[in-house]
Amino acid sequence: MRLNLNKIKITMQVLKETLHKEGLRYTKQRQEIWNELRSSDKHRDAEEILFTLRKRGLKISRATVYRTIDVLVKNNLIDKLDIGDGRARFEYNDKYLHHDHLICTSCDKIIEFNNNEIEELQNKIAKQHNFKLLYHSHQLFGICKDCK
Amino acid sequence: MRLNLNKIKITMQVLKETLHKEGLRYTKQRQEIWNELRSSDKHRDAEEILFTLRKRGLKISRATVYRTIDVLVKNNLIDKLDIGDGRARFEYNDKYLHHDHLICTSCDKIIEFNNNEIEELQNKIAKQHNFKLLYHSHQLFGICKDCK
DNA sequence: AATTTTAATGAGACTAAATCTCAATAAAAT
DNA sequence: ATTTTATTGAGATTTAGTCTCATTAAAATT
Repeated sequence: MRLNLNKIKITMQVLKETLHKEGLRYTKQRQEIWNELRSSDKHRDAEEILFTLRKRGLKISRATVYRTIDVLVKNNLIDKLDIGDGRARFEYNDKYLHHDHLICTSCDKIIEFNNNEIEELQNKIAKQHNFKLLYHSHQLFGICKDCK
Repeated sequence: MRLNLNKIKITMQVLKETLHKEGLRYTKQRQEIWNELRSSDKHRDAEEILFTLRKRGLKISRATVYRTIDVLVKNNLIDKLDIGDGRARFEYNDKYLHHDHLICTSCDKIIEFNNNEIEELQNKIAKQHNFKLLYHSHQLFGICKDCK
């Protein structure tokens, strides 16, 4: 319990510091959006976050959700994910447990995976091209074992 | 010259066979769209292909472009690319010279790269999860050397 | 603590990419 | 040549995402 509360405190601090660094204000809405993305391990879309927060009683608009998500993506606090259905998904970016995705084109199932060798190769490639790597998008599409 | 004509012939054969396999018809519009994507090495969007073909005198509609692109992506003849500006791009998928992308978030420049080690790791991961790998999407976002 | 300054928000209008409908057309089969 | 059936075109429609601007709430200042 104590540990959990500390964890929330720490991640809220991350948001506060990021906003401060960008000269932006630490508002109720931004806190709630960040907390929502942070405390779930699913791949959320903007509309879904909007309605979840409204259902919980928060007064919030669609524009605020989109504007906040932009800030979070640009500052690398969340990742953007395109599974090919015309709607962007977002998920908490835990820098210490990063993962990419396997997506089934038949049933839309998403399987997460980790591969340090790939991460290292990405860094190497960026270095070769004199790129300052900010984030990446890496999805493998195919047919999962259940759909084969 | 002879070589070039043969090359076109071969890729048109690829389209014909793919359509046949799917029980679809080999139409003028599908040929022109495929040829357009095939014969340029740029990252094209649907609207741009539509107007290029119309300018060239072909009678073709937006719906046909989108419908054909869907078929080509699903059959792995072209790759879909999301550079983050809300418009999907497409490019010819040369299976023997596959590449991924480095995208500058500041100037939108796209740099292509090839990495066999990454391709091998992707195959390995798919195999581990008992996935039949169809295609992938791999983009590295960051700041290019000119924008730093 | 009250006041001023300035950025953020909400509501809904707006934009634009992508999809859908259905009568007309063209490919393939007969 | 005729029939069958998928494809196309035109434009209406949908919907994710953006924009505007008056109102509100952070943060800075007094």
